[in-house]
Amino acid sequence: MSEIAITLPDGSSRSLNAGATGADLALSIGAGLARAALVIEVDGAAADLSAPLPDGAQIRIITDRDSEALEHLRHSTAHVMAQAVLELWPGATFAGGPPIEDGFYYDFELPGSGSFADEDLLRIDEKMRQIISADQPFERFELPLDAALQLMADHPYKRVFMELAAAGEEADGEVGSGTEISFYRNTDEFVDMCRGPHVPSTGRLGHFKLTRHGGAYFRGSELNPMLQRIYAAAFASKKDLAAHLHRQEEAAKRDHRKLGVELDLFSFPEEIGSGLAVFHPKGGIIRRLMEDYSRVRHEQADYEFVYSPHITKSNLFETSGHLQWFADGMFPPMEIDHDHNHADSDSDSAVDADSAVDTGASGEGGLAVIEPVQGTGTQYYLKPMNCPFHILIFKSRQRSYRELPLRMFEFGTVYRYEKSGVVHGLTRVRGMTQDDAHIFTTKEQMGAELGSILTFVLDLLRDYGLDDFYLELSTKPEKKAVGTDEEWDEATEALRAAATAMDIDLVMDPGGGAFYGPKISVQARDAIGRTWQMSTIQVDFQLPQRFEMTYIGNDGEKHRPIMIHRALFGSVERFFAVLVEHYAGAFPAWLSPVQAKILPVSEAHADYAHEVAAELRGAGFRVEVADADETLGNRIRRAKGEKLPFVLVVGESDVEHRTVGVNPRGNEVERDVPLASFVDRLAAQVASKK
RNA sequence: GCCCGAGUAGCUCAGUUGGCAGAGCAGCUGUCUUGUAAACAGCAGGUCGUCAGUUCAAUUCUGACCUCGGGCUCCA
Repeated sequence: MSEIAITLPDGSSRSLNAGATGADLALSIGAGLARAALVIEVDGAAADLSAPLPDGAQIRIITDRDSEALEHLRHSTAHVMAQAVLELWPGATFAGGPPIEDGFYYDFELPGSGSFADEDLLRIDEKMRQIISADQPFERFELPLDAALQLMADHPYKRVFMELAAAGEEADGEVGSGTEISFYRNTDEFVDMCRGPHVPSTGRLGHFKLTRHGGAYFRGSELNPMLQRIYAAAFASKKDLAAHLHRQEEAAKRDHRKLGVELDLFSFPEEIGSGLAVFHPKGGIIRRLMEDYSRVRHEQADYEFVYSPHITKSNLFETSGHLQWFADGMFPPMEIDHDHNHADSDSDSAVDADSAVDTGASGEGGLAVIEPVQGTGTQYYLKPMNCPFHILIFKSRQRSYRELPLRMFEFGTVYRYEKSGVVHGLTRVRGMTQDDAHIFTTKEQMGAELGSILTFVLDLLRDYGLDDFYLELSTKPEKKAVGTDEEWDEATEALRAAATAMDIDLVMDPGGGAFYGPKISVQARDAIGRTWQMSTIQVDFQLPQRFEMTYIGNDGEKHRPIMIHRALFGSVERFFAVLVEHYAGAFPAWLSPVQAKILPVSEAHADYAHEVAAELRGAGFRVEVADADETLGNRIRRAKGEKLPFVLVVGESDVEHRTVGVNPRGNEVERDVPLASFVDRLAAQVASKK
């Protein structure tokens, strides 16, 4: 029998009998390794342990200690879930089931367009554990396309994947790239089409939890049927799974919607409408501080402040292209009926105005009914974006190259008609305020301006406590886009150059740009590692053309400016939500609605408590006093629940020595702190923005 | 918009197989006057999301709508 030679990662080589598999190799190294081995890498490509090893290959054995193993454990567990569901629901079919971050999902179609109930997850879990106990092997086999299609005769979605792959199209990773279609057989009853590899047998799995279920369009398109998806978390060990579930619980505690109620920051009264928030006084303080500081920084960065109305005639959004490209995202128009009075009466308008007042005041049935007149009025729209208004400010007079870059800033409130299923707390609303700016530059200035904007953005975000970023570059959308490829390329390259100069990770988002131009978005990681899309910076050649914007260059000729759109917070509402979750409601002193709460030990110390409060207020701090009509312990508990930076307790000795007892958030209690030194300390903390 | 689920007091949640709705916390009033995370007593608080339908009777059953939650799509 001939032999083959393989090389291991440490550079050593081994000889094995021809036809030897990864499992044989692992066993030849050690029984422990053989037990731990899950899959192998053959020349860098993952493969089954049961696959015969090619001569001369570089082999790496993957165990559950290797990070790559997780993907395979999750993928294999997904197969077990599919087997369980298909056994429990005869007649069900399945589509795709990939590993994802923290786990996996699988899409199913249940007989009779059924869907999963919460309790079903328990049944499926139980069945999965039976399959795992049975330690079924994952046996790979391959078939030519026509035989494969026949094998999956009852599973139309699998056939779609095969046909896509056969046509050379993207098949969502469900089918391998070879000419043969690969399958894995667990039992005679259960075979799943899969590119593999898989762990050797189901017995190697088990640290998973089915977490959620919901609808999901086949291949992510709303034109396709809706399938039923089950999500699960899966890890290599019980400990890792428990840690993940714990992290989820901790994240849930930070949910800004929950903290918004608990800390009395904002609400969404049903009477107003979905996705429309009101900010309560405490939330209002935070929001005002966020905005105030932003204004100061923008002023320093040479932005000019402008204001614009919330509604406009439709012409403006026709010119801008919004009605052509963005109408789905806009509230329907209001019809303002200019012609009504004329239709009613041919007399002159002065008489009309008088008679209208008379009718309203004296009519027996109340106000006169105004009949709608079709098609003769003017349509007004709530604005979904601020850009056209700023353009009109630019165009209000002739502009010189000496004025550029011209930076216009506005906290501009916009309204977008978000689909009913997507509204979500403050992160996805229908009315929001953008910290919006539009910068008009010459082509030559654009690159430098983009660089300074990015620096400005990152600096400002750091002041709000976010300091872990990456950048995303979104390019031309395939369907909805205006402008030539050349313009898009030029704008995209300018953004790319600015981004790469930042020394921060840059990831591509192909086709993710707005209809009028490419964008860079700044993604920030919060205190528990979640990423949020914050700022966006977009280059726009289109709107200056559509609005025929010009400036006079130093050559005396008219030139077209370039426009840069940017928002740092994204929206004030979303940024507010991110800060709530980032700080878990425990805002740093500079943003905290109440920086210190003063608790007199008893009524005898009330005067001094109010004196302390007055002094702190005089020093510019936000404080409250909790009078002694409850026990001190209870007042402390309640104050702590408000997540304030400081609780101050003042009693007999404090009155005597003009001191305070300081109970700082997250630290030990300190007694007999001189009031003056506490003032300095709080001032320093506020100034540091920590 | 689509698939699922849920709406009971300010908050968190019980409950009614159709017969006048309950707790804890919060609120109010009183007593207590407190040195670092829950003093005591009393009072008040709900068209049981909205509107229809079935019924002698609907918070409970049916339907539509509204709002919220999870998922898809979309997005600042």
